Amino acid sequence: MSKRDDILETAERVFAEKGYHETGIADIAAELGIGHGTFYRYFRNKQDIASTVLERVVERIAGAALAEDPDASATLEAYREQTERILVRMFDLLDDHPQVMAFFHGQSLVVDAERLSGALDAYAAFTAQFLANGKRKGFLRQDLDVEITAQALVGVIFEGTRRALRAPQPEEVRTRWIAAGTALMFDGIAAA
Amino acid sequence: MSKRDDILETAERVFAEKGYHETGIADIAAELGIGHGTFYRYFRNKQDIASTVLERVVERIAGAALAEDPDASATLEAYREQTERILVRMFDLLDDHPQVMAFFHGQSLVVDAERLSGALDAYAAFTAQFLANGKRKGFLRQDLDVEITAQALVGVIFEGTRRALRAPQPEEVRTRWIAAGTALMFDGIAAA
Amino acid sequence: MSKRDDILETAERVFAEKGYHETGIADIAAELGIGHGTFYRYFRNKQDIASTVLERVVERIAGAALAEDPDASATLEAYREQTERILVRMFDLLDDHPQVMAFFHGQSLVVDAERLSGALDAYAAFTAQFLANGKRKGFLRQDLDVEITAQALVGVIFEGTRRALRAPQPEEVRTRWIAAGTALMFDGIAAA
Amino acid sequence: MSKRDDILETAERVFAEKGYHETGIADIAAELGIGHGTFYRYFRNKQDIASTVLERVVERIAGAALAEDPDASATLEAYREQTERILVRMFDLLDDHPQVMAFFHGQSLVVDAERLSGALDAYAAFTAQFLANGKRKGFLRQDLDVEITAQALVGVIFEGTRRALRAPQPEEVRTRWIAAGTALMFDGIAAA
DNA sequence: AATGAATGAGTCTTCATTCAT
DNA sequence: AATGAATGAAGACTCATTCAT
Repeated sequence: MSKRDDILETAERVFAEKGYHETGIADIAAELGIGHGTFYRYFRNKQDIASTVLERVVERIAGAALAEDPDASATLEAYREQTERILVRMFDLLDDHPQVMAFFHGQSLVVDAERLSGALDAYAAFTAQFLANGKRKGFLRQDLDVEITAQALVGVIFEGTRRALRAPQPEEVRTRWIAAGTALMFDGIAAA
Repeated sequence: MSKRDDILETAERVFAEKGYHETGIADIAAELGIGHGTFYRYFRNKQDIASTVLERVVERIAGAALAEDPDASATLEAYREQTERILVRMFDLLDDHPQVMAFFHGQSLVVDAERLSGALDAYAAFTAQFLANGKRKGFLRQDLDVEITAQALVGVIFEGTRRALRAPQPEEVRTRWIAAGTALMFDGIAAA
Repeated sequence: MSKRDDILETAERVFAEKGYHETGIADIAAELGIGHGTFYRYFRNKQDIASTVLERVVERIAGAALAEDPDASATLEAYREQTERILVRMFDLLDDHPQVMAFFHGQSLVVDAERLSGALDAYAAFTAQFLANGKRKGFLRQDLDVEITAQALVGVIFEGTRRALRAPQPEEVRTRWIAAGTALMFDGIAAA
Repeated sequence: MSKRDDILETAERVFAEKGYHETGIADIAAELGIGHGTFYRYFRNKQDIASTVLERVVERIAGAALAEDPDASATLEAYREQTERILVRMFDLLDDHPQVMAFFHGQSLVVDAERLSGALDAYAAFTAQFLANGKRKGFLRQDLDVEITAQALVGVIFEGTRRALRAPQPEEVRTRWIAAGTALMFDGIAAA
């Protein structure tokens, strides 16, 4: 792994733990055991590394969804399974690299609010493709407001991962969120 | 209006516009046309006023929901109407006091992440009372995970208000979110 | 007692307890239960009251010595008794008005170093009159450097009161200092 | 000389000249021609450097006495010579490094009253060793209150150096204080 | 390439003093 | 005479960034 990646990884973790403003370049350098002047050989400034970290984080999270093809499902059941796989990958990411989600939920707003907003837009746009596919193929409601509903679903996932991040027992949270989340998403809360 | 409230209101706006860290006490004082020493007659320090603003904001938002009684509805239709009223009030708040939501979405995390989390918990707990009522009275699904579903719904509203805040035409966003949001919430996305 | 004296007395105590720089005008006013604006009706500024307090303190301490007539003693024994009376009065002052000595030892240097120096000069000059009297009347050494010796004796008393001020058992300190101090002063430390 | 020592020396002088409270970190830095941020690379804060200066000063002064062995003298004459050597060294220190004594007399109380008190205790304890030696060997009075007398002698030296510091002609002060001080100390003021 | 000493802009906060009521 | 709200000068301290070695 390159030294640049070393620095990025450490920065991601320290930013996630202490917060962007509370973290000094010296903290990151000290953690790595390098001089803090060295830092500036790899990044223009503090904002630069934070943006780069944010970019990586946004992509990592996108990666959990991008493995699925928005046009693949032909039935409700298939889409439900796709949805569950995405959610599982999201919670796996949270288990394997908690600092990715911690940075996303805690620091992205501070580092670059526009970039966070753009990421949510992209996530929503991607989600919208699944909904459009379902609507086209007839297994989703024909009166669905694809765009807004996609945004709302992103909001659900955002809140779910945020809560899992804070939960003392993420395992239980994960199971219940996947169940309750898909139930809400597909069937709503109204009695049958 | 008391001078303390003057300062609070101005701080809320300036924090919302420039961000907590980017705002100096001097900025707030200058905006008010008062000496910055005066500020310290009314608030202990910068964190103090930011916490106070956050508290007000959290309560204002809660106020939009608290007008409804969680046990009032006896039918699905009644609850749907309650839900719509809450959403309308939420968007009204956004129109009338945009800086309240701007502060909430942009600064509350920075000012006091715990407090934000606590607010979302409280909003979810309140929402859960409605769901429990509906489950008890039979107009909501009996297998509903009340707690998690309430949290997910808070996520939906959070994201909806965030997007309305950024939208160039909030009016259209409002209408579509209310429609698509309640549709998702009550009936899900699956074709009937 | 006039309000001005009230303020002076309180200031003396608070300055002695917390220190000149650490004491705010507001502290003194709060202690008295008056508005701090009122303070400025009686004193020009903070330095003014501190100087006035210092003046009072310097005079109070002088008062402990001024009761004795420098020319009164005709014998060594008489002078020794005068000396003891002065020391006793000094320690009495310390018991009765500890804040007088506390201010003198702790704050006078900070408030007005020149004034402190002037006070020590005056105390030394007064002491010198006793020594000159004893030299003239033949019961003190003829080769006595009256001026310097007087200054040295003031140094002894200064240090003695300073230590009594800090002592947990001032009573014992007082007795031993009077005995050891007069012994040193009159007979020195050399074996007879 | 290290930069840290540079800063220490300059701070000692500036504190001595202007006083601790009246001296800003910026003053010290300006005097040295360095940025004031640099200061904080070498000292934690203003109190830190002042304490360090005080420590150095206290030790410098102790050094003037520590060259003598408290148990060395066997006769009154030998002790008188030891005493004179200590006094000479003390006045030499004053000539060579006037700011050491100026800081000690003018600022040590402000910087750390406890530390000053501790230093005087230590000086007195050291002096007491000489007196105990003389009492043991029989050339000092057997009824000597060693502890208190040592404290009183410290008071004499303290006042002597303070006056020399302020004297326009320190040379004359030095000679007269050594003569009059030792005369008082060894033989007292009473006629033989 | 690596370092870390040096820098100074920027910010919070205190508090003596004034003055309108 | 009394008050206390308002003021702003003053000062300690942090930290991102530069640059000589």
